[in-house]
Amino acid sequence: MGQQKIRNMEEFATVSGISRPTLSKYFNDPDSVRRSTREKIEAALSQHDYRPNVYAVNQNRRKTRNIGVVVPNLSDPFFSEIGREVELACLAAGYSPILLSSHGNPAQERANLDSLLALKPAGVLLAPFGKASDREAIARFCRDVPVVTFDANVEGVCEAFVGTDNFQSVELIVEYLCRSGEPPCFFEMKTPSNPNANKRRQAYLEAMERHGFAPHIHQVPGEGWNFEEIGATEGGRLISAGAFETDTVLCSNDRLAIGMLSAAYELGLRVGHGKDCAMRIAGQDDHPFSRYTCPPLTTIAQDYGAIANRAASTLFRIIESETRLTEREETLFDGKLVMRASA
Amino acid sequence: MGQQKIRNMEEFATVSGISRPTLSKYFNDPDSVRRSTREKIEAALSQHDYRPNVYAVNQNRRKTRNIGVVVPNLSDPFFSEIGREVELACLAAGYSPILLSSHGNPAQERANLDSLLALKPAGVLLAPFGKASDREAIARFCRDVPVVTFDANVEGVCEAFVGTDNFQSVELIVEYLCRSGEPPCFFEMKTPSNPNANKRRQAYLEAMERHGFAPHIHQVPGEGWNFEEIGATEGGRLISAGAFETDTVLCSNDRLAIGMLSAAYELGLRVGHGKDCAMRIAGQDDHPFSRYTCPPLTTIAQDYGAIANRAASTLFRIIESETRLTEREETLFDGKLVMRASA
DNA sequence: GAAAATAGTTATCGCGCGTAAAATTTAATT
DNA sequence: AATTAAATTTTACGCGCGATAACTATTTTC
Repeated sequence: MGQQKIRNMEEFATVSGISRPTLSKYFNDPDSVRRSTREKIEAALSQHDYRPNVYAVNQNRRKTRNIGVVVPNLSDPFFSEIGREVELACLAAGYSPILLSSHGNPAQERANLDSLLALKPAGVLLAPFGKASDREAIARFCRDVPVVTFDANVEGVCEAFVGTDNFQSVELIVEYLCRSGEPPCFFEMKTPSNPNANKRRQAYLEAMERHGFAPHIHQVPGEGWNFEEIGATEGGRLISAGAFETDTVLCSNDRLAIGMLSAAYELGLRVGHGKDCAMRIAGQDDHPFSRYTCPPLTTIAQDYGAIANRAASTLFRIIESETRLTEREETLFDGKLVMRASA
Repeated sequence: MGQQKIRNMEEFATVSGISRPTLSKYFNDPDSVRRSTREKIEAALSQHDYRPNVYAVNQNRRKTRNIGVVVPNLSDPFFSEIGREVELACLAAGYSPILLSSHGNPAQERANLDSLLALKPAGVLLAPFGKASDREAIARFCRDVPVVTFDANVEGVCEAFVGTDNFQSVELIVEYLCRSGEPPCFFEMKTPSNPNANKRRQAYLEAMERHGFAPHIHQVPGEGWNFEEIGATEGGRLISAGAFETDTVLCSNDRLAIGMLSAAYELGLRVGHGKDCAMRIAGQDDHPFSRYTCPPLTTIAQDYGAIANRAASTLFRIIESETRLTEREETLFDGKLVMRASA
């Protein structure tokens, strides 16, 4: 290995016999130097382990190779999963992802964008809160940095948006539920900050009308991100009160459904589509744990991988073309029906 | 607001009427300048929004105020939760946390430490894989950067370790299970990479002996991080086969227990401590979802907050004292018994 | 109110690298 | 072998800030 530590590119130029500007070119793009030179450099590199100083490199460069990844809440497995996919996509493309969670706090989202700005990221992949987000702050941020939003849309803001087609996916599960039993009631929180929730409600209304059934929406109070708790407490209350007009409940998302399932269990109700079952519960998102609920949760799967990869590749395209998109792109992937035992 | 953008500290010195070296002092420690000048600076700051260039600042400084936070897998809610606590502790102390997940891949852990090294972090909070970790790489890393490990210990390596006292916590739940019904069998994966798993097994053996019961350990095959799947498949197989010597199973962690609960449900077995129940299942960790399993999971709660805060504060102490610890510290917090319906 | 202590200023260097221009070498083409 | 294009080397400057020394101005102390 290296005899003495290499302190900077100058020294590495000496030991490798390559001039510093050429080395600089190499580190910015190994393919930009002649093959024989590259091999010489890499040979020296394996001998002396030297790496350019990250800070010095980024100091002058206008754009770094950092990609900010901002999600509203890493404690939600949905976001940790999609965050993971996004990170891996960045790494695979040779970028350095910087993962920031807003810890369920919209103010933190602003702070995250703010601190990202200082890092001069090449681009940002943002899963915004939605309504709770500071729309102005995001729009301002987007003027400086190319941003692709995913999961939740902020209408008209940022280069592109990638998400799931709620109208398609809700239709899918409503159709299934209507066909296989009683038409579903809809269960959600009263003041959902996530725009998907509003789309899903709207999609539910339209789908029910299309199938000729009366819609029934139940909105429960509750703040914060403790969806399971709300699903259990408020969902359980509605079940006990016999508030649901039919024996089938479609929850606005899986976490509410997980809570409601646990409440139904507590109440001694058998959930599922069997003849001995008292009710059916369905969710949306295909949360990582939905497979292991009791009974396993019937739900709509979002294509995590597709969303993450499309969002990332769209951003890379913008970055590498060095031009903003002429037109804002919106890509919606179809959800897939995941039939399990709960409905 | 600012008329024209401030490009550097020099320009900000001009508009604020404070000399650049003084500004430099201020940004490194606002309390190091006289109160009156601080107020002048902050007044100018509110007018012109300027921030020192992160890269230029960190270029020369030997130590930055970055803290690396490395966890084995953010998709595991346990780590996303404790990662969150750690991040917040760093922010509160004025450090910049950089969260890196190793995505369940020990090689990525090495890569993460490697890329952290380039960022000259003031310190690192590391939740290592344990046996699967590259011990040598970690030890080498620890020579350059102060590291506090948490959750999983790497014997003798790094400045300090903070975790849960497995012997105390296992004794707690074994005692409870023995007292309240049949003594527990122990369920785990055959080749657990996490050192806690080994400690827990050992602690189970000792606890059972102490209480005068014969221990029964069931190790099942399975790779990777899909613990629920393994718990469901292999746990279900053992249940069906009547392999467990008693009606009570203590799982090595909650995620295995969650899987086993779902398998028991599939088999139509009622789990819990009621007279009409066929078996009891208990876990360890108090996973965020354990409260919502069916039935809710009896488990041992780790004190996430305490572990995260102690790990962080220990690291800050080392960083701020600018001296390595004379002696390696190991702090173990007690687990707490969380009695729910499953056992 | 003068001396002593503290804080701020000016001037200057260095950090490690990006980058541009000109000079030179190397490789590819005819 | 001569011509040309491409790659590399030399040389030189700049980025934005940390750090220090030598002064000067402001506060504190008694």
